Amino acid sequence: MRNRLKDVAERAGVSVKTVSNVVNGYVHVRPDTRARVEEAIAELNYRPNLSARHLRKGRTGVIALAVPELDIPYFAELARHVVTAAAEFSWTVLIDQTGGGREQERVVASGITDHLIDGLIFSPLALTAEDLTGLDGTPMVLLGERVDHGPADHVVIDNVGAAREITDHLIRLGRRRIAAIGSQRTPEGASARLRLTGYADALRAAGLDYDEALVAPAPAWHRADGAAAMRGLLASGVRPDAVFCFNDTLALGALRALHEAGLRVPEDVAVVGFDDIEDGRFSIPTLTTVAPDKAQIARLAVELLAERLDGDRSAPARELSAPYRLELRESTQSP
Amino acid sequence: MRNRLKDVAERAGVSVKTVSNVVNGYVHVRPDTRARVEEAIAELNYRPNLSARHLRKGRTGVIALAVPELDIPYFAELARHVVTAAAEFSWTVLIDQTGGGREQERVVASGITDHLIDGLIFSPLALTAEDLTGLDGTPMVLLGERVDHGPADHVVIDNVGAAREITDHLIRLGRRRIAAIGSQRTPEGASARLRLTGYADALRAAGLDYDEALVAPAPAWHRADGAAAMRGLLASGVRPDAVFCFNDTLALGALRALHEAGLRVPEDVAVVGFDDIEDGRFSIPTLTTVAPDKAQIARLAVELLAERLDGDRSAPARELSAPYRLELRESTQSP
DNA sequence: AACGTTGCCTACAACGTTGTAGAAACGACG
DNA sequence: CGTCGTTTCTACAACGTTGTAGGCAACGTT
Repeated sequence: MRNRLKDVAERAGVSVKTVSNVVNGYVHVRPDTRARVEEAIAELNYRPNLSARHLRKGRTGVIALAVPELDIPYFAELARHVVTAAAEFSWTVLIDQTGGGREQERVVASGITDHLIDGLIFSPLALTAEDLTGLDGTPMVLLGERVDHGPADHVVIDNVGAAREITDHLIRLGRRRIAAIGSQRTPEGASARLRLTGYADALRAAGLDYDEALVAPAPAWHRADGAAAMRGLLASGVRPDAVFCFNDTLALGALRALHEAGLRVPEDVAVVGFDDIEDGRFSIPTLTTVAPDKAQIARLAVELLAERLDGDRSAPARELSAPYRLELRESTQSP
Repeated sequence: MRNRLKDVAERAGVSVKTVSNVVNGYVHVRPDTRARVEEAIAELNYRPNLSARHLRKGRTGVIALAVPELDIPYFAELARHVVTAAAEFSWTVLIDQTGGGREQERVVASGITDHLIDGLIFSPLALTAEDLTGLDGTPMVLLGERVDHGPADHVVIDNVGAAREITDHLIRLGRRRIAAIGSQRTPEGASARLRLTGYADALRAAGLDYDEALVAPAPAWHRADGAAAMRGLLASGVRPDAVFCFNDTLALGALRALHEAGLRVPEDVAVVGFDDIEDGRFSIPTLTTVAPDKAQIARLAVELLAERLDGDRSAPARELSAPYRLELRESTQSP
């Protein structure tokens, strides 16, 4: 059985409130009293009951991070950074896996986690702005592009700009038939649309045609989808000399398909991705990619949440942008 | 402001307890009363306060999963399975990242999560059995090898047997100079020791010498460590014709180093790993590996925890074993 | 008609904590 | 010595929920 303030108080011969004062670092406690209490705490291995504390104070010290899937490396890496950033505020992070479906995401947003958490950092795929209106509940920070001008604080990166830059990098390497893998027409595909826009922008700026046949959709952004899309492109007879994959896992799948088709990367086909996941630094060949500053994204999200928790909860939503850079590796340059 | 039972009760014109009864599905409520209450709940968007419920009932419906690092794919995949298995019991899973250090793990085990969680599934690296003795607190299920006969329920796989089998697979392919990457002398290296034992067993059974020069240590089991260890082996002049890496990320690093050295896999050197992470199905070449049944590990862990929560908390600790199989891919067979 | 049973509902207390209010002891000061 | 302010500590109530005990009707049985 767990010990309570009451047990500690009895052992130390003081009132419950005095023990509470010691636990909470209240200054006006005589040194010898404090020592006696601390001794009793240690002997009984007392731990405060967070539920009771929360009930009384209205804060749990727990925030949630909701992501579509944990075994997508990008989200796992992001989760690590969020946990690190939250540690600065002594927050525990509850990680929630939504699966990415609209209904599940709505459940999370509308507070399945109920009164257990103080705030939510949410990376939605399918959620729309209207799903979020009228949510009185927990303060929320959104990551990613989906809910563009929704009612919540928001951390983004410049998807269009980043896609344009990396496409332009391929163009400056002399590539002319640049394919794109990962387009999506579904409402979930907000990031896909933005990256496709950047891709098209870069082509246009360079005077290259936008060729529908070079743009391959991918239902999800897993390795298998990337491989399938690449095989499809090759089978269709288009002969790209470069491929912009809308994320790194797609690119790793594409590398695989190119390898199976006997094409060399980057000699025959240059490949670039997006996200800078760990795998891309060790793949064969290593992967040129857009590297969003994940640590910064996490830090901004946590700080926005902290401000919202301490400050005015009805202040207008803010949108912050995190930086990125291009990470040039073997898949676009000969070793 | 959030609504409470009291607000719903006033709106529906009933007592607080009746609303509670409706929320909890108590049968003896007149249909029209129930309808009125449900209407009020919907109108006010009422959500129960889990902290208060916990305080009263002693259960939160939240369990924690503590793993060393989330961006190690094995743990991310495991986390997904645990979340899925826990959903069967309507449990929320709080995922905790320990970092793998002994002190941090001790903090987690001794209840940093305090009274917020009902139970803990814990995959420790550095923790010893004695760190766990005398923990009165939360029920716990351990994953992995570290705390062999500790005081807590335990889910394992047969590391020695699996290592022996996959080493034997290399031997049956005709390989004779089989290196091992990932040995560790630190206390954290329990899995490493077991896998090394299986490796040595297989060599002995086949009448091959155990050559210390073929065994490369790796401080951690990341891709970079695998690459460094492989480079070290090659530089030392030993010429292995196969490598058993103690996990898949090490193996992916080793593939990378072999590629850089101009050696072909599997023609010159066969490579096998351990864990069956998603990456190994798309790497070039794809990776032969030991595939532990992660879904089963997660299910067993969750079920053990459920039994412990509902049953006798002082019953003797149980140890369950999860199955594995060999996944044969390109890194040991020509395409 | 009297009685027990069942269905439906309510009042109260308690879970462990902390904010508020205030009591008691003490020292400083006029 | 009385007054005042400070330090140190305590009693009480409240956070939102649910288990327990019990009351009142309506019903069926003798």
